[in-house]
Amino acid sequence: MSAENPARSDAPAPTPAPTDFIRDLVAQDVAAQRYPQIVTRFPPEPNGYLHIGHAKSICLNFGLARENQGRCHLRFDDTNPVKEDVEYVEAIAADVRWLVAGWADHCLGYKPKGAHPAAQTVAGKNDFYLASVAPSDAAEPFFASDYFEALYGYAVELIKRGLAYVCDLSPEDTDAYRGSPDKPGRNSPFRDRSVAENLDLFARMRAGEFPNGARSLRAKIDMASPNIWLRDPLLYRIRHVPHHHAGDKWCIYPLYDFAHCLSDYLEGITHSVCTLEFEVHRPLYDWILGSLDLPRPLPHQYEFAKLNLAYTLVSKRKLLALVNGKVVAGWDDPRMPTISGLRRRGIPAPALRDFVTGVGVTKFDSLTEAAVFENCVRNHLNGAAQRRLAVLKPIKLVLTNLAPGETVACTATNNPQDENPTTRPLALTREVYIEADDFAEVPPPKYFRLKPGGEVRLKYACIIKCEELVKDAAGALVEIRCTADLTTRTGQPNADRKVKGTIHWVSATQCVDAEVRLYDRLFTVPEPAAEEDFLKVVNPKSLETVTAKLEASLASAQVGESFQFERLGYFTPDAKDHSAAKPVFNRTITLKDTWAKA
RNA sequence: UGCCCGAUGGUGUAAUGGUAGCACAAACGACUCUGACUCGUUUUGUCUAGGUUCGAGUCCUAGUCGGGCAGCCA
Repeated sequence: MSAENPARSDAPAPTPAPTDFIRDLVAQDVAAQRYPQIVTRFPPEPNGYLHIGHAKSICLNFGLARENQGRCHLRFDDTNPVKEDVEYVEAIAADVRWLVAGWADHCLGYKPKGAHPAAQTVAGKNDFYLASVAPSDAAEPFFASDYFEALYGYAVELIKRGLAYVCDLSPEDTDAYRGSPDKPGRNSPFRDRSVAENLDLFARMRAGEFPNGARSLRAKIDMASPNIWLRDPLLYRIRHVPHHHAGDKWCIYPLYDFAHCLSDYLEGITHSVCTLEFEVHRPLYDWILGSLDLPRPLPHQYEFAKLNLAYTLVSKRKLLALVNGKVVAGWDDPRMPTISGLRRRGIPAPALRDFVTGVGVTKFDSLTEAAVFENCVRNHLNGAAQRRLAVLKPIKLVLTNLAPGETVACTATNNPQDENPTTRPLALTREVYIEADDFAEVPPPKYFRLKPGGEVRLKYACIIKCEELVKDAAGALVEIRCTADLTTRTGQPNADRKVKGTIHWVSATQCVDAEVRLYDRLFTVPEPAAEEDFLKVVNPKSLETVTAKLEASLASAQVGESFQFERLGYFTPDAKDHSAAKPVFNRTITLKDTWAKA
């Protein structure tokens, strides 16, 4: 934010600590002193960028940690190397840190660079544990792939206990044997191999003796279970590919269900919070941990409903399609619901946090109106953003009673929301630009703005009267000629004269040109995800680019600052394309416009 | 047609057997050198049917509707 900004209210109102069924459960565990410290985790797979739905999960997990003096680990659930990339791990880490900055960074758990779980003895039993550290140059996020060796050991232990076996069924046959939701599956013919044979085969899987898909390691549970995830789920598959983090050490990779619960355990996670679709996986989560005779308290899984926001998509797969299809300019296109897109658009992190915690945490599959999000954004920006004058669609207006070169000094308020608002000088000149929308030759009913023979106030300057219109040969309006009543300026005798309309303006001789990108919602329907083809409901007018006239002081705008262009909306310099020589602004959001609605 | 989960105004959520509240949205009004902000007023709700209870949004039973689960994805 600008250094010239005085202290101002960044947050509108202190929101009370949220409550929900998960926080209630955690509170009970705290009261019963079941854990020495509450430890949660945010575990994205690095196969795409984070979006607003992830923001909800981040704020829940970090919120749980900060409200209970606990920690929240950032962990990459990177068990499927074919879909993942370091580009994503870096982007995700940056997004998380941006979102929690100034709010929960003190809870963010990283681990020493390169660290792996260390062997220890607890209650006479062998154990592995990896403690968190604060983020620093010597630290990095957690990676499930750092646990491959430990996970392999746990798999061997399961085999020794007769609870896992190597299966030679092909992927197709495995599928056929699994049955269907209403029909039980059949036991694999390889289900009863001896422990010794399983141990030998599993070691040879790791050694790379078999091709992809030839064998798998499976948990031995119950092929007739009504819960499909208990029908001897796969624990390991063979994949002869290198891993973006683990390198080329492995050709077998654990699956989510096996890796996740144990990763939680290894890090000392107490509450493993995920979305509803994993509800049916919870018995498996508990089965794996319960089958290994682990000495420390076990983590537990809790599920909540993911965020659905009207007119937006929260699906990495579909968002990736928008990027690949060049529908948008990239993952951080300001129209994208990605965290990086929202940031580039100018959404303040506290506003995003307010929104995602405000919608609450339940198990109800809801669709939140876009207005709720917009309200949070405007709330924060209203207090934080300096006011400036800018004209998006300019039309020239000449003040005929001012001499060319004459300047009339005016004073503009930077933010009327401040307790002690600061001001800046503004110069009124003979030629100015006003918004084309602020003049109507044939005004509609209840039109407060400028019209032939009408009067209007130029904000921070004086009242003007429209005397004459100048048109070109084709009849198009090229110039509006007015007279200025300088006695209506602040401090002048007629300063208090009222007119119905006040409009913004920019001096034609003291202004800068800028590219301004006007964003609208990306989709034309409230539920693009419900569409047979979501690409068909992309809003063709989601981006309009104009060349605007900005007041001169905006020439020094910095990336990261937000401004309210008065009567228009909130704008921020584009993080990628803006420069002092060639200013580029993004419109974050418009002001509420009750007139336009009528 | 198997299993799991859910249902409170237009939307999201609170009420943990005891006055159905909050926010957003909407409508109207006040204020206004931003048709913004702010302030005031108003409208709208416990899925259905039974049961337990002095008392049920909350507990029980059945139904209805909605969501999830059959990747060697997460």
